[in-house]
Amino acid sequence: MDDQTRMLASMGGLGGLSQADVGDPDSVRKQQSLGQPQQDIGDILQQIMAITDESLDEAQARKHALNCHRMKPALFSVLCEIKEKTVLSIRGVQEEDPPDPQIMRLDNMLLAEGVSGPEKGGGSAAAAAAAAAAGGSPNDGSIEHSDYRAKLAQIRQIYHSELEKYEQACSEFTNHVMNLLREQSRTRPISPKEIERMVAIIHRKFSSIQMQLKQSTCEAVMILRSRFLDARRKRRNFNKQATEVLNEYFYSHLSNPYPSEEAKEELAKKCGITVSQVSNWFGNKRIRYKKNIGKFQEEANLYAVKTAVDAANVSAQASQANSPATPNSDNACLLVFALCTCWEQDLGVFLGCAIKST
DNA sequence: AGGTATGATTCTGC
DNA sequence: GCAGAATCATACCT
Repeated sequence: MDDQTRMLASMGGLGGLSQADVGDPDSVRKQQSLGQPQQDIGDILQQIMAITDESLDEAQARKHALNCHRMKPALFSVLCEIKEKTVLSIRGVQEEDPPDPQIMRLDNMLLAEGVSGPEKGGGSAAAAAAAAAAGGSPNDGSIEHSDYRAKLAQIRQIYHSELEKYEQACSEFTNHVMNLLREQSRTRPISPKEIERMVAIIHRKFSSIQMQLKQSTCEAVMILRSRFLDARRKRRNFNKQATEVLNEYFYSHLSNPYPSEEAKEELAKKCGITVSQVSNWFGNKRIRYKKNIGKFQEEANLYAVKTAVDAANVSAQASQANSPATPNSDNACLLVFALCTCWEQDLGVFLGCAIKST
């Protein structure tokens, strides 16, 4: 009742009717004869009430007419005010909520993993961290490492394109709703504040959708990461040729089985493995050899013989180039023969000499 | 299935 | 940062 009075007062203010005049039949009559503002208001309200019963075309025409009515701005502002006080004041409480900790957590993680944030550095840094965590050198250029990076880049790309889609959809929808509300505000009391509030609601809804995207992206990164680490952890025996190359080096450098960085690189290249794998192999080999020399003796002998034979073959080839039947080639043949015949009895003694000679 | 071999990881000391 | 040592996890063999 109070609001109604205020509304009328407000309309009266603009239409030339004071609050005092409203309750006074004389002054109403006076005003009616001056321009009939109260009848105007009653008429307008009646027309607004009846608008839903009219056909679309009629309603459109009515809307236009009302929109152009001289009392419209006043009526509109009063109705907005009333609405603000009643309906909106209830919902006004839950405004301006603080940033969601869940979203913050997801954002931080995506940033740390290099999915969001700057393209350069982030992804490779995370990949390097993952590689380092897995015990490998980030500079290995190993298959797994590049694979991880490629997969991460893929996730990143999907994430950004989806995010862009969401943002576009959000802004399109916001614009649509704003236009709709602006359009409706011609016939309904919708204040700019209310439109703002509606926009905020839409943004909240879209950000909750975004959160789902962020969540699933985080999960994808986690799965990728665990698979990547698992794949590195999964043991695969080196092939026979690689083991032979490593053993040859080890037993031919038994007095100092510590390959230099260059030697490791060379071995890695020969064996088709990484430098860190070579380091691992030598680390394991040294410790296991030292722990159980007896067990490795046979292997040591085998490789010593191999080395001796190889050395003999090399020297035989070299001398054959000079003369086809030099004592050197004979020596090689003898050596092989001796190895074949005295294997069981004198191998130990013979190999002692062979190792010394190499 | 159980034992052994082996590549990888982790911890520690230097 | 590297090496040794212990340990883990899996491949391979019997």
